[in-house]
Amino acid sequence: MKNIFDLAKSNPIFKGIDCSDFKNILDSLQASIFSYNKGDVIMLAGKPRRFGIVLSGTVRVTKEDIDGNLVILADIPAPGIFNEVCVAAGLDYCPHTAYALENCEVVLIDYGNITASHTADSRFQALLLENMLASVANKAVILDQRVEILSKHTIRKKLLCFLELQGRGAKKFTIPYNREEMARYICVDRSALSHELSKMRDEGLIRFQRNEFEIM
Amino acid sequence: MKNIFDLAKSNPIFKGIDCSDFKNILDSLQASIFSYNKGDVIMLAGKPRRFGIVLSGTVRVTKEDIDGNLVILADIPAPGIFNEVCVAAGLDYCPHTAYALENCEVVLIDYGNITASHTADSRFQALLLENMLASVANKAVILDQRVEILSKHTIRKKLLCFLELQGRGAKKFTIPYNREEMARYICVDRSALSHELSKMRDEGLIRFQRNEFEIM
DNA sequence: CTCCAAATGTTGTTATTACAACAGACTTTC
DNA sequence: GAAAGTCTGTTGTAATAACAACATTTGGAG
Repeated sequence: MKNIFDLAKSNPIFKGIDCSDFKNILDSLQASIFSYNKGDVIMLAGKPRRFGIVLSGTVRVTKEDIDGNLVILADIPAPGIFNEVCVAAGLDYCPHTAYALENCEVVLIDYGNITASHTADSRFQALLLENMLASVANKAVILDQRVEILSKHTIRKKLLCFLELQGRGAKKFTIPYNREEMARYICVDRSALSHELSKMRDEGLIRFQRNEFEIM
Repeated sequence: MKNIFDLAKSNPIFKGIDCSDFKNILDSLQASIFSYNKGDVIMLAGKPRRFGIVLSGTVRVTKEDIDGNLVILADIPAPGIFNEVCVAAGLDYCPHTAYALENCEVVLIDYGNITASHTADSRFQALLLENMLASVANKAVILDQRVEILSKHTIRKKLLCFLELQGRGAKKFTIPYNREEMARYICVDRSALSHELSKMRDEGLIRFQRNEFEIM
Protein backbone atom coordinates (compact mmCIF):
# COMPACT_ATOMS: atom_id res chain seq x y z
CA MET A 1 0.00 0.00 0.00
CA LYS A 2 1.37 3.37 -1.01
CA ASN A 3 1.43 6.02 1.64
CA ILE A 4 -0.79 9.02 1.67
CA PHE A 5 1.85 11.39 0.36
CA ASP A 6 2.59 9.36 -2.70
CA LEU A 7 -1.09 9.06 -3.39
CA ALA A 8 -1.63 12.79 -3.06
CA LYS A 9 1.39 13.73 -5.11
CA SER A 10 -0.04 12.11 -8.21
CA ASN A 11 -3.20 14.16 -7.96
CA PRO A 12 -3.39 17.01 -10.47
CA ILE A 13 -4.57 19.35 -7.75
CA PHE A 14 -1.16 19.07 -6.10
CA LYS A 15 0.85 19.39 -9.27
CA GLY A 16 4.01 21.38 -8.67
CA ILE A 17 3.82 20.91 -4.93
CA ASP A 18 6.62 19.18 -3.16
CA CYS A 19 6.01 16.03 -1.20
CA SER A 20 7.61 17.54 1.86
CA ASP A 21 5.17 20.44 1.89
CA PHE A 22 2.11 18.29 1.71
CA LYS A 23 1.57 17.99 5.44
CA ASN A 24 1.89 21.74 5.94
CA ILE A 25 -0.64 22.33 3.23
CA LEU A 26 -3.18 19.98 4.68
CA ASP A 27 -2.73 21.63 8.07
CA SER A 28 -3.02 25.12 6.70
CA LEU A 29 -6.17 24.10 4.83
CA GLN A 30 -7.56 22.32 7.87
CA ALA A 31 -8.05 19.32 5.66
CA SER A 32 -8.35 15.76 6.86
CA ILE A 33 -8.17 12.42 5.20
CA PHE A 34 -11.31 10.30 5.38
CA SER A 35 -11.73 6.61 4.72
CA TYR A 36 -14.98 5.32 3.31
CA ASN A 37 -16.32 1.85 2.84
CA LYS A 38 -18.04 0.82 -0.36
CA GLY A 39 -21.46 2.42 -0.44
CA ASP A 40 -20.80 5.13 2.14
CA VAL A 41 -22.17 8.53 1.30
CA ILE A 42 -19.46 11.18 1.05
CA MET A 43 -21.48 14.23 0.09
CA LEU A 44 -25.16 14.99 -0.10
CA ALA A 45 -27.07 17.47 -2.22
CA GLY A 46 -27.13 20.93 -0.71
CA LYS A 47 -25.06 24.08 -0.57
CA PRO A 48 -21.60 22.99 -1.63
CA ARG A 49 -18.80 23.97 0.74
CA ARG A 50 -16.15 21.33 0.27
CA PHE A 51 -14.58 19.61 -2.68
CA GLY A 52 -12.95 16.22 -2.62
CA ILE A 53 -9.60 14.79 -3.63
CA VAL A 54 -9.62 11.07 -4.32
CA LEU A 55 -6.44 9.42 -3.02
CA SER A 56 -7.45 5.80 -3.54
CA GLY A 57 -10.50 3.89 -4.70
CA THR A 58 -13.34 5.39 -6.74
CA VAL A 59 -16.04 7.92 -5.97
CA ARG A 60 -19.31 7.95 -7.89
CA VAL A 61 -21.18 11.20 -8.39
CA THR A 62 -24.89 11.00 -9.16
CA LYS A 63 -27.83 13.31 -9.38
CA GLU A 64 -31.52 13.13 -9.77
CA ASP A 65 -32.52 14.70 -13.04
CA ILE A 66 -35.60 16.74 -13.71
CA ASP A 67 -37.72 13.67 -14.44
CA GLY A 68 -36.67 11.99 -11.24
CA ASN A 69 -34.23 9.53 -12.82
CA LEU A 70 -30.98 8.83 -11.02
CA VAL A 71 -28.18 9.75 -13.42
CA ILE A 72 -24.56 8.76 -13.02
CA LEU A 73 -22.61 11.93 -13.66
CA ALA A 74 -19.13 10.53 -13.26
CA ASP A 75 -16.99 7.88 -11.68
CA ILE A 76 -13.89 9.49 -10.25
CA PRO A 77 -11.04 7.07 -9.65
CA ALA A 78 -7.87 8.16 -7.87
CA PRO A 79 -6.16 10.45 -8.63
CA GLY A 80 -9.10 12.72 -9.30
CA ILE A 81 -11.18 15.47 -7.74
CA PHE A 82 -14.90 16.10 -7.47
CA ASN A 83 -17.38 18.80 -6.55
CA GLU A 84 -14.79 21.44 -7.38
CA VAL A 85 -16.94 22.99 -10.11
CA CYS A 86 -19.87 23.52 -7.77
CA VAL A 87 -17.87 25.10 -4.96
CA ALA A 88 -15.86 27.28 -7.32
CA ALA A 89 -19.02 28.48 -9.07
CA GLY A 90 -20.41 29.45 -5.68
CA LEU A 91 -23.71 27.66 -6.26
CA ASP A 92 -26.37 27.97 -3.62
CA TYR A 93 -27.52 24.44 -4.24
CA CYS A 94 -25.88 21.52 -5.92
CA PRO A 95 -28.06 18.45 -6.57
CA HIS A 96 -25.13 16.04 -6.70
CA THR A 97 -24.55 13.14 -4.36
CA ALA A 98 -21.17 11.45 -3.99
CA TYR A 99 -20.60 8.02 -2.52
CA ALA A 100 -17.87 5.41 -2.39
CA LEU A 101 -18.16 3.08 -5.36
CA GLU A 102 -15.41 1.04 -3.73
CA ASN A 103 -13.49 1.51 -0.51
CA CYS A 104 -11.64 4.77 -0.81
CA GLU A 105 -9.64 7.51 0.85
CA VAL A 106 -10.60 11.08 0.23
CA VAL A 107 -9.35 14.50 1.33
CA LEU A 108 -12.15 17.00 1.82
CA ILE A 109 -11.23 20.67 1.65
CA ASP A 110 -13.32 23.67 2.47
CA TYR A 111 -13.19 25.91 -0.55
CA GLY A 112 -13.18 28.95 1.71
CA ASN A 113 -9.80 27.83 2.99
CA ILE A 114 -8.01 28.23 -0.32
CA THR A 115 -9.73 31.43 -1.19
CA ALA A 116 -7.93 34.76 -1.44
CA SER A 117 -9.48 36.17 1.71
CA HIS A 118 -8.09 33.26 3.68
CA THR A 119 -5.03 34.40 5.60
CA ALA A 120 -3.26 31.09 6.16
CA ASP A 121 -0.08 29.99 4.42
CA SER A 122 -0.25 31.65 1.04
CA ARG A 123 2.81 30.09 -0.50
CA PHE A 124 0.74 27.39 -2.09
CA GLN A 125 -2.50 29.23 -2.42
CA ALA A 126 -1.87 30.42 -5.96
CA LEU A 127 -0.57 27.03 -6.99
CA LEU A 128 -3.63 25.24 -5.69
CA LEU A 129 -5.95 27.74 -7.33
CA GLU A 130 -4.10 27.42 -10.60
CA ASN A 131 -4.39 23.64 -10.50
CA MET A 132 -8.06 23.83 -9.69
CA LEU A 133 -8.55 26.29 -12.50
CA ALA A 134 -6.88 23.93 -14.92
CA SER A 135 -9.10 21.10 -13.76
CA VAL A 136 -12.32 23.10 -14.05
CA ALA A 137 -11.31 24.53 -17.40
CA ASN A 138 -10.67 21.02 -18.69
CA LYS A 139 -14.10 19.95 -17.60
CA ALA A 140 -15.55 22.95 -19.41
CA VAL A 141 -13.71 21.94 -22.59
CA ILE A 142 -15.04 18.38 -22.35
CA LEU A 143 -18.57 19.64 -21.79
CA ASP A 144 -18.22 21.97 -24.73
CA GLN A 145 -17.23 19.09 -26.95
CA ARG A 146 -20.19 17.10 -25.77
CA VAL A 147 -22.52 20.01 -26.55
CA GLU A 148 -21.06 20.11 -30.05
CA ILE A 149 -21.82 16.42 -30.49
CA LEU A 150 -25.31 16.66 -29.07
CA SER A 151 -26.10 19.71 -31.18
CA LYS A 152 -26.06 17.58 -34.35
CA HIS A 153 -29.45 16.48 -35.58
CA THR A 154 -28.72 13.00 -36.85
CA ILE A 155 -27.02 9.99 -35.32
CA ARG A 156 -24.58 9.91 -38.20
CA LYS A 157 -23.43 13.47 -37.63
CA LYS A 158 -23.23 12.91 -33.89
CA LEU A 159 -21.10 9.84 -34.52
CA LEU A 160 -18.77 11.52 -36.98
CA CYS A 161 -18.25 14.38 -34.55
CA PHE A 162 -17.72 12.00 -31.64
CA LEU A 163 -15.23 9.91 -33.57
CA GLU A 164 -13.31 12.97 -34.78
CA LEU A 165 -12.92 14.13 -31.22
CA GLN A 166 -11.99 10.69 -29.96
CA GLY A 167 -9.41 10.25 -32.69
CA ARG A 168 -7.83 13.66 -32.05
CA GLY A 169 -6.57 13.84 -35.58
CA ALA A 170 -5.48 10.22 -35.87
CA LYS A 171 -7.22 8.05 -38.44
CA LYS A 172 -6.99 4.86 -36.38
CA PHE A 173 -7.76 4.82 -32.69
CA THR A 174 -9.38 2.90 -29.87
CA ILE A 175 -12.23 4.31 -27.83
CA PRO A 176 -12.72 3.67 -24.11
CA TYR A 177 -16.45 2.94 -24.35
CA ASN A 178 -18.53 -0.02 -25.31
CA ARG A 179 -21.61 0.53 -27.47
CA GLU A 180 -23.88 0.98 -24.51
CA GLU A 181 -21.70 3.67 -22.96
CA MET A 182 -21.09 5.30 -26.31
CA ALA A 183 -24.83 5.50 -26.93
CA ARG A 184 -25.41 7.07 -23.53
CA TYR A 185 -22.62 9.57 -24.13
CA ILE A 186 -24.07 10.83 -27.38
CA CYS A 187 -27.63 10.38 -26.11
CA VAL A 188 -29.03 8.04 -28.72
CA ASP A 189 -30.55 4.57 -28.68
CA ARG A 190 -27.96 1.81 -28.58
CA SER A 191 -29.45 -0.33 -31.33
CA ALA A 192 -29.94 2.71 -33.53
CA LEU A 193 -26.27 3.52 -32.98
CA SER A 194 -25.17 0.01 -33.97
CA HIS A 195 -27.35 0.23 -37.02
CA GLU A 196 -25.92 3.56 -38.10
CA LEU A 197 -22.36 2.34 -37.56
CA SER A 198 -23.07 -0.61 -39.84
CA LYS A 199 -24.52 1.62 -42.52
CA MET A 200 -21.51 3.89 -42.34
CA ARG A 201 -19.23 0.90 -42.71
CA ASP A 202 -21.23 -0.35 -45.70
CA GLU A 203 -20.89 3.06 -47.31
CA GLY A 204 -17.15 3.00 -46.77
CA LEU A 205 -17.06 5.95 -44.39
CA ILE A 206 -15.47 4.09 -41.51
CA ARG A 207 -14.07 0.74 -40.48
CA PHE A 208 -14.31 -0.73 -37.05
CA GLN A 209 -13.92 -3.84 -34.99
CA ARG A 210 -15.29 -3.61 -31.50
CA ASN A 211 -13.60 -0.55 -30.00
CA GLU A 212 -11.06 0.01 -32.75
CA PHE A 213 -12.12 2.59 -35.28
CA GLU A 214 -10.72 3.94 -38.49
CA ILE A 215 -12.02 6.99 -40.31
CA MET A 216 -11.60 6.67 -44.05
CA MET B 1 -17.61 58.31 -21.15
CA LYS B 2 -16.54 56.41 -18.08
CA ASN B 3 -12.85 56.10 -17.46
CA ILE B 4 -10.93 52.90 -17.79
CA PHE B 5 -10.77 52.24 -14.07
CA ASP B 6 -14.49 52.41 -13.58
CA LEU B 7 -14.99 50.13 -16.54
CA ALA B 8 -12.52 47.59 -15.22
CA LYS B 9 -13.83 47.68 -11.69
CA SER B 10 -17.20 46.36 -12.75
CA ASN B 11 -15.59 43.34 -14.39
CA PRO B 12 -15.96 40.10 -12.40
CA ILE B 13 -12.32 39.31 -13.00
CA PHE B 14 -11.35 42.29 -10.84
CA LYS B 15 -13.89 41.66 -8.11
CA GLY B 16 -12.46 42.48 -4.70
CA ILE B 17 -9.68 44.56 -6.20
CA ASP B 18 -9.42 48.19 -5.30
CA CYS B 19 -9.63 50.85 -7.93
CA SER B 20 -6.37 52.34 -6.77
CA ASP B 21 -4.49 49.09 -7.32
CA PHE B 22 -5.69 48.62 -10.83
CA LYS B 23 -2.81 50.40 -12.51
CA ASN B 24 -0.25 48.41 -10.53
CA ILE B 25 -1.93 45.20 -11.49
CA LEU B 26 -1.97 46.00 -15.16
CA ASP B 27 1.72 46.91 -14.95
CA SER B 28 2.63 43.80 -13.07
CA LEU B 29 0.74 41.69 -15.59
CA GLN B 30 2.26 43.59 -18.48
CA ALA B 31 -1.26 44.13 -19.73
CA SER B 32 -2.31 46.86 -22.11
CA ILE B 33 -5.61 48.26 -23.16
CA PHE B 34 -6.48 47.91 -26.83
CA SER B 35 -9.14 49.70 -28.82
CA TYR B 36 -10.82 47.96 -31.70
CA ASN B 37 -13.16 49.18 -34.38
CA LYS B 38 -16.22 47.22 -35.34
CA GLY B 39 -15.16 44.18 -37.32
CA ASP B 40 -11.54 44.14 -36.19
CA VAL B 41 -10.14 40.74 -35.37
CA ILE B 42 -8.97 40.47 -31.76
CA MET B 43 -7.85 36.86 -31.63
CA LEU B 44 -7.33 34.14 -34.17
CA ALA B 45 -7.49 30.38 -33.88
CA GLY B 46 -4.25 28.89 -32.65
CA LYS B 47 -2.42 28.14 -29.45
CA PRO B 48 -4.16 30.28 -26.85
CA ARG B 49 -1.85 32.47 -24.75
CA ARG B 50 -3.93 35.45 -23.78
CA PHE B 51 -7.41 35.97 -22.50
CA GLY B 52 -9.46 39.12 -22.87
CA ILE B 53 -11.30 41.44 -20.56
CA VAL B 54 -14.03 43.48 -22.23
CA LEU B 55 -14.14 47.01 -20.83
CA SER B 56 -16.59 48.49 -23.29
CA GLY B 57 -18.45 47.38 -26.40
CA THR B 58 -19.06 43.78 -27.38
CA VAL B 59 -16.79 40.97 -28.55
CA ARG B 60 -18.12 38.11 -30.63
CA VAL B 61 -16.50 34.69 -30.40
CA THR B 62 -17.03 32.28 -33.29
CA LYS B 63 -15.65 29.01 -34.47
CA GLU B 64 -15.84 26.79 -37.46
CA ASP B 65 -17.50 23.53 -36.52
CA ILE B 66 -16.61 20.10 -37.83
CA ASP B 67 -18.87 20.48 -40.87
CA GLY B 68 -17.33 23.81 -41.79
CA ASN B 69 -20.22 25.96 -40.54
CA LEU B 70 -19.39 29.20 -38.78
CA VAL B 71 -20.99 29.00 -35.34
CA ILE B 72 -21.47 31.95 -33.01
CA LEU B 73 -20.26 30.72 -29.64
CA ALA B 74 -20.97 33.82 -27.62
CA ASP B 75 -21.37 37.57 -27.67
CA ILE B 76 -19.48 39.03 -24.76
CA PRO B 77 -20.58 42.52 -23.81
CA ALA B 78 -18.71 44.54 -21.20
CA PRO B 79 -18.10 43.68 -18.44
CA GLY B 80 -17.14 40.19 -19.53
CA ILE B 81 -14.14 38.03 -20.30
CA PHE B 82 -13.33 35.63 -23.10
CA ASN B 83 -10.85 32.92 -24.05
CA GLU B 84 -10.14 32.27 -20.37
CA VAL B 85 -11.33 28.67 -20.56
CA CYS B 86 -8.94 27.82 -23.37
CA VAL B 87 -5.87 29.38 -21.76
CA ALA B 88 -6.65 27.94 -18.35
CA ALA B 89 -7.16 24.47 -19.82
CA GLY B 90 -3.76 24.76 -21.46
CA LEU B 91 -5.04 23.73 -24.87
CA ASP B 92 -2.56 23.33 -27.68
CA TYR B 93 -5.04 24.61 -30.18
CA CYS B 94 -8.20 26.61 -29.80
CA PRO B 95 -10.37 26.98 -32.92
CA HIS B 96 -12.07 30.16 -31.70
CA THR B 97 -11.91 33.53 -33.37
CA ALA B 98 -12.80 36.75 -31.55
CA TYR B 99 -13.63 40.03 -33.23
CA ALA B 100 -15.22 43.35 -32.34
CA LEU B 101 -18.98 43.17 -32.86
CA GLU B 102 -19.01 46.88 -32.11
CA ASN B 103 -16.25 49.33 -31.25
CA CYS B 104 -14.72 48.13 -28.04
CA GLU B 105 -11.89 48.37 -25.53
CA VAL B 106 -10.26 45.21 -24.35
CA VAL B 107 -7.47 44.28 -21.94
CA LEU B 108 -5.43 41.31 -23.12
CA ILE B 109 -3.50 39.39 -20.49
CA ASP B 110 -0.95 36.66 -20.93
CA TYR B 111 -2.13 33.78 -18.83
CA GLY B 112 1.47 32.96 -17.97
CA ASN B 113 1.64 36.27 -16.13
CA ILE B 114 -0.92 35.38 -13.52
CA THR B 115 0.32 31.88 -13.06
CA ALA B 116 1.92 30.65 -9.85
CA SER B 117 5.38 30.42 -11.33
CA HIS B 118 5.24 34.09 -12.22
CA THR B 119 7.29 36.06 -9.72
CA ALA B 120 5.77 39.52 -10.08
CA ASP B 121 3.49 41.19 -7.56
CA SER B 122 1.67 38.33 -5.90
CA ARG B 123 -0.68 40.31 -3.72
CA PHE B 124 -3.40 40.05 -6.28
CA GLN B 125 -2.40 36.83 -7.91
CA ALA B 126 -4.65 34.64 -5.77
CA LEU B 127 -7.53 37.05 -6.11
CA LEU B 128 -7.30 37.10 -9.89
CA LEU B 129 -7.03 33.33 -10.04
CA GLU B 130 -10.00 32.95 -7.76
CA ASN B 131 -12.09 35.27 -9.91
CA MET B 132 -11.06 33.45 -13.04
CA LEU B 133 -11.90 30.16 -11.40
CA ALA B 134 -15.37 31.43 -10.53
CA SER B 135 -15.89 32.54 -14.09
CA VAL B 136 -14.75 29.26 -15.62
CA ALA B 137 -16.75 27.23 -13.11
CA ASN B 138 -19.85 29.20 -13.99
CA LYS B 139 -19.34 28.46 -17.64
CA ALA B 140 -19.00 24.79 -16.78
CA VAL B 141 -22.28 24.88 -14.89
CA ILE B 142 -24.05 26.52 -17.82
CA LEU B 143 -22.61 23.94 -20.21
CA ASP B 144 -23.68 21.17 -17.90
CA GLN B 145 -27.23 22.47 -17.91
CA ARG B 146 -27.21 22.61 -21.66
CA VAL B 147 -26.01 19.01 -21.84
CA GLU B 148 -28.88 18.03 -19.58
CA ILE B 149 -31.34 19.72 -21.94
CA LEU B 150 -29.79 18.23 -25.07
CA SER B 151 -29.69 14.76 -23.55
CA LYS B 152 -33.49 14.55 -23.66
CA HIS B 153 -34.89 12.64 -26.59
CA THR B 154 -37.99 14.64 -27.40
CA ILE B 155 -38.62 18.32 -27.99
CA ARG B 156 -41.16 18.35 -25.21
CA LYS B 157 -38.72 17.04 -22.64
CA LYS B 158 -36.03 19.41 -23.86
CA LEU B 159 -38.46 22.28 -23.51
CA LEU B 160 -39.64 21.34 -20.04
CA CYS B 161 -36.05 21.04 -18.89
CA PHE B 162 -35.10 24.32 -20.52
CA LEU B 163 -38.06 26.15 -19.00
CA GLU B 164 -37.41 24.70 -15.53
CA LEU B 165 -33.86 25.98 -15.68
CA GLN B 166 -34.90 29.35 -17.05
CA GLY B 167 -37.54 29.75 -14.37
CA ARG B 168 -35.17 28.84 -11.55
CA GLY B 169 -38.02 27.70 -9.38
CA ALA B 170 -40.42 30.49 -10.26
CA LYS B 171 -43.63 29.54 -12.04
CA LYS B 172 -43.82 32.75 -14.07
CA PHE B 173 -40.79 34.19 -15.79
CA THR B 174 -39.51 35.89 -18.91
CA ILE B 175 -36.84 34.36 -21.09
CA PRO B 176 -34.16 36.37 -22.91
CA TYR B 177 -34.50 34.53 -26.23
CA ASN B 178 -36.86 34.72 -29.13
CA ARG B 179 -38.09 31.49 -30.72
CA GLU B 180 -35.26 31.38 -33.20
CA GLU B 181 -32.60 31.71 -30.51
CA MET B 182 -34.42 29.33 -28.21
CA ALA B 183 -34.56 26.72 -30.96
CA ARG B 184 -30.86 27.11 -31.63
CA TYR B 185 -30.06 26.82 -27.94
CA ILE B 186 -31.89 23.52 -27.51
CA CYS B 187 -30.87 22.39 -30.98
CA VAL B 188 -34.25 21.76 -32.56
CA ASP B 189 -36.11 23.11 -35.54
CA ARG B 190 -37.81 26.42 -34.86
CA SER B 191 -41.18 25.53 -36.36
CA ALA B 192 -41.17 22.19 -34.57
CA LEU B 193 -40.51 24.08 -31.35
CA SER B 194 -43.40 26.46 -31.94
CA HIS B 195 -45.60 23.50 -32.72
CA GLU B 196 -44.65 21.68 -29.56
CA LEU B 197 -45.18 24.81 -27.44
CA SER B 198 -48.68 25.12 -28.86
CA LYS B 199 -49.47 21.49 -28.11
CA MET B 200 -48.21 21.89 -24.56
CA ARG B 201 -50.41 24.94 -24.14
CA ASP B 202 -53.42 23.06 -25.51
CA GLU B 203 -52.78 20.28 -23.03
CA GLY B 204 -52.64 22.79 -20.19
CA LEU B 205 -48.98 22.17 -19.31
CA ILE B 206 -47.84 25.73 -19.83
CA ARG B 207 -49.03 29.19 -20.71
CA PHE B 208 -47.08 31.73 -22.67
CA GLN B 209 -47.24 34.96 -24.54
CA ARG B 210 -44.16 35.78 -26.52
CA ASN B 211 -41.30 35.56 -24.04
CA GLU B 212 -43.39 35.32 -20.90
CA PHE B 213 -43.90 31.78 -19.71
CA GLU B 214 -45.82 30.12 -16.95
CA ILE B 215 -45.45 26.50 -15.91
CA MET B 216 -48.73 25.08 -14.63
C1' DC C 1 -14.85 -27.94 -25.85
C1' DT C 2 -19.33 -26.54 -24.35
C1' DC C 3 -22.24 -23.67 -22.13
C1' DC C 4 -23.39 -19.26 -20.53
C1' DA C 5 -23.65 -14.41 -20.26
C1' DA C 6 -22.75 -10.20 -22.15
C1' DA C 7 -22.07 -7.37 -26.04
C1' DT C 8 -23.19 -6.26 -30.58
C1' DG C 9 -25.88 -6.35 -34.74
C1' DT C 10 -30.42 -6.73 -37.34
C1' DT C 11 -35.09 -5.90 -38.52
C1' DG C 12 -39.75 -4.01 -38.45
C1' DT C 13 -43.06 -0.80 -36.47
C1' DT C 14 -44.36 3.39 -34.50
C1' DA C 15 -43.42 7.94 -32.87
C1' DT C 16 -41.03 12.07 -33.49
C1' DT C 17 -38.56 15.47 -35.98
C1' DA C 18 -36.76 18.19 -39.79
C1' DC C 19 -37.90 20.71 -43.54
C1' DA C 20 -40.51 23.48 -46.54
C1' DA C 21 -44.06 26.46 -47.52
C1' DC C 22 -47.21 29.48 -46.04
C1' DA C 23 -50.48 32.34 -42.91
C1' DG C 24 -51.16 35.52 -39.40
C1' DA C 25 -49.54 38.75 -35.82
C1' DC C 26 -46.71 42.21 -34.33
C1' DT C 27 -43.09 46.21 -35.17
C1' DT C 28 -40.91 49.60 -37.36
C1' DT C 29 -40.50 53.08 -40.62
C1' DC C 30 -41.79 56.46 -43.50
C1' DG D 1 -51.88 54.54 -41.05
C1' DA D 2 -50.00 51.85 -44.83
C1' DA D 3 -46.19 49.10 -46.19
C1' DA D 4 -42.36 46.32 -45.33
C1' DG D 5 -40.10 43.35 -42.58
C1' DT D 6 -39.65 40.32 -38.75
C1' DC D 7 -41.39 37.03 -35.63
C1' DT D 8 -44.44 33.33 -34.52
C1' DG D 9 -47.66 29.70 -35.49
C1' DT D 10 -49.66 26.04 -38.69
C1' DT D 11 -49.74 22.24 -41.72
C1' DG D 12 -48.22 18.32 -44.58
C1' DT D 13 -44.58 15.24 -45.99
C1' DA D 14 -40.37 12.84 -45.98
C1' DA D 15 -36.63 11.53 -43.19
C1' DT D 16 -34.99 9.85 -38.94
C1' DA D 17 -34.96 7.88 -34.42
C1' DA D 18 -36.87 5.25 -30.59
C1' DC D 19 -38.35 1.06 -29.14
C1' DA D 20 -38.98 -3.78 -28.97
C1' DA D 21 -37.87 -8.24 -30.17
C1' DC D 22 -34.75 -11.24 -31.78
C1' DA D 23 -30.19 -13.05 -34.04
C1' DT D 24 -25.39 -13.36 -33.90
C1' DT D 25 -20.85 -12.86 -32.09
C1' DT D 26 -17.56 -12.72 -28.48
C1' DG D 27 -15.17 -13.88 -24.32
C1' DG D 28 -15.04 -16.46 -20.21
C1' DA D 29 -15.76 -20.19 -16.82
C1' DG D 30 -16.18 -24.72 -15.88
